[in-house]
Amino acid sequence: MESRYDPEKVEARARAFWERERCFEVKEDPDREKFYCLTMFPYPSGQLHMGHVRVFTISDVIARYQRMQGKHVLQPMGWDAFGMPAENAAIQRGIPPAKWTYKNIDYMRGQLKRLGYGYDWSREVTTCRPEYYRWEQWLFTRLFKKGMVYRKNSIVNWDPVDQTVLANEQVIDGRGWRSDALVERREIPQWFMKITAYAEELLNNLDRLDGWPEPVKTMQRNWIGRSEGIELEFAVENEDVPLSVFTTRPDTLMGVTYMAVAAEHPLAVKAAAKNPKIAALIEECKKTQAAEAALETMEKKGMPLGISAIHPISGDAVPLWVANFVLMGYGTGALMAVPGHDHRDWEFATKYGLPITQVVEPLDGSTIDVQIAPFIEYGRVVNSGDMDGMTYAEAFDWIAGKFEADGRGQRRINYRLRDWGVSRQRYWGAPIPIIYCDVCGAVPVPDDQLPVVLPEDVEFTGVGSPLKQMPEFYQATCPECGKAAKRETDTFDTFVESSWYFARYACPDNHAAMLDKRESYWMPVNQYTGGIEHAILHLLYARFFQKLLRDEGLSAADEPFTNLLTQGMVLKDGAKMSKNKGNTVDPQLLIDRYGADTVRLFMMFAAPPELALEWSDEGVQGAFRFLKRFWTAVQGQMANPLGEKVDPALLDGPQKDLRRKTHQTIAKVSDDIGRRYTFNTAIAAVMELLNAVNRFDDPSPAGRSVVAEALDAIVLLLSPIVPHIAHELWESLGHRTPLVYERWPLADKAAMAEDVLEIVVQVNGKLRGRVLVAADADREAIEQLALADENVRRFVADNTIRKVIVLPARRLVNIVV
RNA sequence: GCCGGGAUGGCGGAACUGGUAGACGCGCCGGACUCAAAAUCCGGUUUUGGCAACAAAGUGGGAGUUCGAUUCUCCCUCCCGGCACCA
Repeated sequence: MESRYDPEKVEARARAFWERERCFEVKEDPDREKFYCLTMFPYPSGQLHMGHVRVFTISDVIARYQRMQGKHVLQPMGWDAFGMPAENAAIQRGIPPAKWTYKNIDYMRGQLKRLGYGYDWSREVTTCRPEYYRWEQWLFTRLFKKGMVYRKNSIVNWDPVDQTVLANEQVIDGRGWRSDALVERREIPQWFMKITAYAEELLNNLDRLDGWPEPVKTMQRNWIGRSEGIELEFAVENEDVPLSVFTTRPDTLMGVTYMAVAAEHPLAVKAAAKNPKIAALIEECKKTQAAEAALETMEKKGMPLGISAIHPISGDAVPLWVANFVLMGYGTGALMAVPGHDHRDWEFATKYGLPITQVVEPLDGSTIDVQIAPFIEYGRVVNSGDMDGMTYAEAFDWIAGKFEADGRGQRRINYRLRDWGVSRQRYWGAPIPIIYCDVCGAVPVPDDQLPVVLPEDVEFTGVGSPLKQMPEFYQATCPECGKAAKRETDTFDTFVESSWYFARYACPDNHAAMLDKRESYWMPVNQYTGGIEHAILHLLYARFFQKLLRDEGLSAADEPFTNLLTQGMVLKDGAKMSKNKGNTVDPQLLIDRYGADTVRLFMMFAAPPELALEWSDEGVQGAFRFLKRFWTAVQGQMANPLGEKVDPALLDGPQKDLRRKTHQTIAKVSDDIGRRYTFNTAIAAVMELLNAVNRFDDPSPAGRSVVAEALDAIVLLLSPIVPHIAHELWESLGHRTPLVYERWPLADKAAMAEDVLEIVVQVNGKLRGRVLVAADADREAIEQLALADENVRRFVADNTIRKVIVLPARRLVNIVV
């Protein structure tokens, strides 16, 4: 062992050992308790960034800790390899997306190995490989036959200059990022998966996901957005077909003063034919982006259509408007507006001078004026004839009963969740396995013709998908009638690949089936770790896919991820690090300079996992310095002959103190890593212990024995975080068993016990003194000692003591005067 | 706009169940070692007053509950993430 800490050499030796021993390659072992530790696989963007290092280190720490708990740990790694950046690189540098992607994967795999993560590389999965995506194509064709997928028109961002569909990210201030042209909404046919069929289960199961963070579950609940309401029909003047609307507030039905329909609604289109002004507004509505955030923040605009609906109870004429915030894709594409009791309706009514009436009053009897602000809460119905005096629930039932009786409406459960559009008009993705035949329509590609392989050797220009220019790709024969037919050139949303990769890690080498019985050994994932930015989309799609796999008989698990840890973003200059923003920090420079352990240590020390971490280069040095001190401390111990085994009966005061600190630290770090996932406080506790060891100067055999025990503990406790240096130092401390096969240390309760406690004394909640008491002192004795403290007496003075709160467990006394 | 989260010394953060605010680290200041520098080691470091003991103030802003609030409740400000085609 070198006298100087040389991370380059230390880390190379540890890596060589793990590789030689194949420490992290695991096979199914029914006799052992499995622990599937997974982190969201990366997009191979070129090089690792700090966000990757953070999340992978968190996961590796948990995996190594669980391994030391005796679990049979699987930690795989792979590549979410389809996506837009590869196309962008192709446009900018003329490299085919496949070539660029594979090159990136090779480089990043090297970086991951250099960081010492304990992955089972034999299970590596790459989603752009046909042997991977063929199984999602296969599943898609099965779902097609089941009716779980369907095709319908939906809206995309259309760049009229580049003649291409843009991602929301590629639309900047309403314009195409390359052409600068105003983006338009365009309707095109696309494939959808029926996630709404599972809305109820996706919602209800959240209650059983005890290992998930509450905020993530809340976000998913709100996203699914279950609401109970009534679908009502309003007759329209001179129209045969009534206008159907969904409302969750039937109690406000008598407060409807206008109705609004989407620009694409048939009634609006009809009115536009006669009125050029309406036609112009509808045209304008199309010149907006598809993103919801853009729709919600844009100025609310509308125009009367010149026709009226008939109020189903009063029979009054209700004017019909077209409005840009009503979307054809949501519900019925029409809504009843109650400006007195809805925020958006109120703003629209105020802007256009539409009447606002009050039909609900507060339950507490207070007066409100709906002309000044809408009253949105539930209350008591007023100004509504037969419904007057009813509560929300009573009015709901009354309306539902009335309308169901005469067939003009019914109770309905509505979801905000929409079906998942999986079609992308892009090249670099998995081909959607469908063939269009003029006679037979859309036909799924038969099993024996799968996979539909994406040609990798293409020229990519950025104008449309190259697949559309490749007859050798799109020319096909209809599997049903054998006539010439055309293959689908759209590819899957990349969220499809990331919705089932976790199951495929169990059996990545199976070329005959999507999943096999090994899946049932490893799934579900015990611990899933990833960025909070995936709280909704990826995690909801993955949960949905798990249910599809289950219902196909491919898996027994209802939910894919038992425990979830969402790590905060690594920010630079206050924003998410991303290639687009050009604010990435390359971890490679730090690894080259300080080694992987320093980078891992710093990342875990800088902040708790759930918080956003603002990157700063300072502090990495401190982590390096600590490891050097750690190295030197173990060396100092080796300069002494190994101490004898600790005999607790023979220890003096300071020796007992150090030993107590050792065991308190073991207890704290076990809790911090095993339960709280606060690696930063675990590291701080170990730093304190090392500081205590370095201050401790006692060359006696007993003294050396407690130091040896402390150093053993430090090496074991830090080993999940800094595995390379720990591997080497463990050997240096004279242990024959390599550290990777060691168990996690146990805290000795007896060694942790204290015989004297320091009690804090407050007067009126302010700290005024501290007293030392025996650990077994009773409340009376503690109170007397507290009252006797000089500074405490000064503050109590002549005042009458009204109350004394004695909390021995909290080590606190509060005297109230 | 809607949903979720965050704000504590010069900086990253700690305080886990309502009970000592600032652990640990960075930075900075002083000292040791050195011809000198780097590295390393020792000491100090919330602000204000004080030689000190100690006192006062202090956890984004405002109110409230409590013997006691960084922690709970209400209102507000700013920042971050998501909003269905970034992954």
